[in-house]
Amino acid sequence: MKPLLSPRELAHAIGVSESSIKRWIDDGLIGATKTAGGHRRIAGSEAIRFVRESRSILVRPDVLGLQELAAVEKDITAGGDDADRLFVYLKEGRAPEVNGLILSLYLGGQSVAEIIDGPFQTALEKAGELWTKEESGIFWEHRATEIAIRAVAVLRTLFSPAADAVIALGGAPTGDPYILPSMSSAAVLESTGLRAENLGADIPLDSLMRAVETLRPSLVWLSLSVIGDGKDMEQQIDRLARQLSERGVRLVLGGRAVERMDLLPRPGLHIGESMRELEAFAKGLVANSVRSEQAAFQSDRETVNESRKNPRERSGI
Amino acid sequence: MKPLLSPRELAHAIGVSESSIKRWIDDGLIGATKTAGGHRRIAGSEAIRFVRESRSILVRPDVLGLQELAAVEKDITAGGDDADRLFVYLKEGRAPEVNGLILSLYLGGQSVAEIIDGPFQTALEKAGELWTKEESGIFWEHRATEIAIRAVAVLRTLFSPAADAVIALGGAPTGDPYILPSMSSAAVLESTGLRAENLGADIPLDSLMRAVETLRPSLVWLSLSVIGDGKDMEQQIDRLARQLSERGVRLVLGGRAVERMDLLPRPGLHIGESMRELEAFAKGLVANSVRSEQAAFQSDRETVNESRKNPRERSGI
DNA sequence: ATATTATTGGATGAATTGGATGATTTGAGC
DNA sequence: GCTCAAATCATCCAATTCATCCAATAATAT
Repeated sequence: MKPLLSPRELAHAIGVSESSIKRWIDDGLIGATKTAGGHRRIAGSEAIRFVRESRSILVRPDVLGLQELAAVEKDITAGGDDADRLFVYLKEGRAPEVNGLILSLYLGGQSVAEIIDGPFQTALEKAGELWTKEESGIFWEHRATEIAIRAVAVLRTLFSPAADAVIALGGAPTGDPYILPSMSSAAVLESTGLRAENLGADIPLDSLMRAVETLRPSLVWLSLSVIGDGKDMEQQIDRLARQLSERGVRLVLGGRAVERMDLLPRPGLHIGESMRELEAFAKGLVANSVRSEQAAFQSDRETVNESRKNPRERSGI
Repeated sequence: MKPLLSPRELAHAIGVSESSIKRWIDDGLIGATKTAGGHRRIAGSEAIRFVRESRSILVRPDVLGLQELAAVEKDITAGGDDADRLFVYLKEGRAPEVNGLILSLYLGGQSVAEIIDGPFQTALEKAGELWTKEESGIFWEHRATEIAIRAVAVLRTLFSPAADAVIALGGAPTGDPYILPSMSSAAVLESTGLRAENLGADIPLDSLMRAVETLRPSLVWLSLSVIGDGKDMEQQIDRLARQLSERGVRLVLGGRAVERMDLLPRPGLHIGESMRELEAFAKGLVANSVRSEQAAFQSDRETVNESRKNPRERSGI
């Protein structure tokens, strides 16, 4: 818990305006001190007292860093870092707080990619590290992952792509059971205005290719967390890259398994180190597609043929 | 969904006067808090609950921040079965409409279990049937599943279990990669007031057992969609059932693979054919735990020991 | 059918809320 | 120490909500 809160922080936490908090402080309803320069500062304990007595609803518990007022002490240990707090929430299975924190980070101006690359990744990694040491690690990790999946799903409801949005399509290939990275990618892509079609985990690459034929995306992403038979998967991905390249569709590979792979460079193939890169790539794609908007009025087939001739010409990177 | 509503907002949303909302709040029909200045504020989830239980019609869903609902309302005039419409939405990858339809069914008074047993199941089955006939079936199914997962995650945000709620714990065992059934079970359980800890898919049963030791649930569910080596899994489940039975913890098995299994009957073991049954079981459990509230004031250890002696005595079924 | 009771929603003046403004303070980086 | 963007200040004001009363309508009893 923060030792001192500004009027704005308390206002956000209980869903009222900053003005009201200030007035209440001035009316003596909330105890507060003033800095030398006259800024109001509310002590954490006073904030808790006020929330309790006014029976306010904690709209964003994360701002105060507490949910159950009885368990205040426990939360003091949560510290100040977003990643730390997220980690604690995930570890303790506190889904509402996870949702609240993610949402407030986004509303606070961070991009989805930044949140996932930053606190999200850090918290989940930290969790993984800690739990590999414990016998019962698996179940903590499973629960944390489940809560994280739900948080991403909720975050994604904030975005509704336009009807004519650029389409992105992706998933995790056969043998890779991890849902979260692909879902995160979809969230990042939709946050940039694309329409993301996520096929989830364990999707055979030929099924993915069929989906490409049907949905005609401009971008395909592949999340690679674990790969079974390395060589075989490399060949499969290379074939996919070739097929997509022929159609002028960009392919972005990402995930922790991608470093260990040895792939041939291909036009339109991009290897992303982070969600931020994926975001940048997508933004470039959108900008480009706006510029070549007139070309898009041609029929699908023509567009495919055209980009086939010059697959690099339309790349935003 | 907006986190906090004023009386006027809720009044506009359901097409009644502001005065009525205020009176209903004062009469205790709608839960609300007051600001320091005495203005009434209604929590979003409470508004949903009231709309549902009072059978009000949402004239302006968008006022509550439920824009998805507005989109679906338009389609309602198009007619057709709920399951049909859900199927079309899933097939066409229209995630917001899926969310909206699920929410409108819930607001219309159906329970989470009814929705999942009904339209949800039907639509997904129909999708499965259709797509097994097509070559490219897999990708349709993957996309539909992903959208369904997100819808359940969003639906689940409506429920926030009390701090002293009865705990349920579950997942899908090793070899079963299906996330959705277990997540659906969690949603059903939380809709009845329990706190559901979902460990997701592919969880080793000994990890699940470790989680039982830590989280001390009153109920464990197991979603069985596919089972690898049947005999081995039966033995594992039987062992789990025995261990849980010894601790007085009820075990509920569900999922389409459960019919094909041959399990020994055990005290505290229940095989559920549907989400409705799971819901009924959970309700029984809650009712029972309220009745034996005084016993709950004993220490954890004592309670465990007590129920160990008479594992059936506390069963609500 | 008439009387009685309950529910609804509009109207009122007073109080509360929250957004906007330009000036001031804070805190982080250099 | 200096600079600068972000946060906060005090103040003002329009919009909203408050509590209360009352008329109109709906439901129920006689």
